[in-house]
Amino acid sequence: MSRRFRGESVHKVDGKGRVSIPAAFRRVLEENDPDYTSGLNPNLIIVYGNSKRTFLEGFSVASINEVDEKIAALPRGSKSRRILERMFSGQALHTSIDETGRLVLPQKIRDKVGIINDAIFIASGDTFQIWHPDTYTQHNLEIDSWYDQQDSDFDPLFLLEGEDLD
Amino acid sequence: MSRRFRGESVHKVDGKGRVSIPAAFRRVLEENDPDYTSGLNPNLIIVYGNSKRTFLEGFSVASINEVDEKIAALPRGSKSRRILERMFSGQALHTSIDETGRLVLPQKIRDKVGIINDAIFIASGDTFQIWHPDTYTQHNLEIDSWYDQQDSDFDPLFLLEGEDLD
DNA sequence: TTGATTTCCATGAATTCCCATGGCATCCCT
DNA sequence: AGGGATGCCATGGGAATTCATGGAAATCAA
Repeated sequence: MSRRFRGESVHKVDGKGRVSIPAAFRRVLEENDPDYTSGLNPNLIIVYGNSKRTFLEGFSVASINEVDEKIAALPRGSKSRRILERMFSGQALHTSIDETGRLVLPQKIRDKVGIINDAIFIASGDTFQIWHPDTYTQHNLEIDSWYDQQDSDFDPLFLLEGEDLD
Repeated sequence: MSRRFRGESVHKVDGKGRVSIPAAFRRVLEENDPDYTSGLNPNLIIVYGNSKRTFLEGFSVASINEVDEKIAALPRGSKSRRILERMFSGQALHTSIDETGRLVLPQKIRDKVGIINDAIFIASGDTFQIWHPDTYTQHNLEIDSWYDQQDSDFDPLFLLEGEDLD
């Protein structure tokens, strides 16, 4: 199938921090976990990052391996490497999906991004994000206002062509 | 599972120097200790290093073996080799986890890095670090202030692409 | 013997495991 | 086309374990 997640959906978070992962995402996680075999529970990594991050980012095993390798290729002791190691080793959680398709988000992590009763999962290339629904709405407003500044016929695919935006 | 540690957490250190090792780290230590079998206590190596080091570094058996081999490959009598041997042979402690999941940090070692009542464990690739919580916070100020200078939606993964900072 | 180190036991809180249910969507049979 | 039957999906509840931590007893070392 694919390495990419696709779609978005909202799920309940119960008192123990259990949340269903969108079924479609599970398929992607299964296919990208080298240790996965039918009947087993696929692994995934949740990166929560520093205090400024307002969402969680979910990685398949294959995707995080790629990141880890790139980090390991950076010079030891370099600032970039230290920043990345702190985030992807320290501020992250290795976990797995249980037999009912759920993931457990520890209290500490839920608090960090303000997730209480619901969480919204959004695909984002080969990772996905988990937000508190309201925070996500808020965040989208900001992006919308950016669109408002573009010509009405602006085509986002234009971004594929050029240099990055400021 | 994996050879890499993931996550960070704070634990109490009692008067005898006993500290719980994060359960997730124990799994990694177990899997990377060739002598380990269920019911047994996994081994690990704590490197405390010279007087300038402000933290302890924990190695699984597999990881320390790798380091040892690399050191052994250096020319005998070379300065690099002597320095490394001193650090990884002399200034290190081979120990194991007890049945309740704890490690004992001798007084001498606790004093060295200023650990008193609490210790924070931070994953860092295939090793983990143990710091006095305040020292760790202090150490991260630089990174934190760096984040403050970035846009609020800055994604550290961007660092994987480009040139180094500073 | 005295201080230090190991062992062994104890406990509340957190986490995992196991079982259960209602809602949809799909498949299939007649 | 109707109507089960089947199966996955999202969610809930309680029991069983594991964790983190504390203290006492036993063993060691000097």
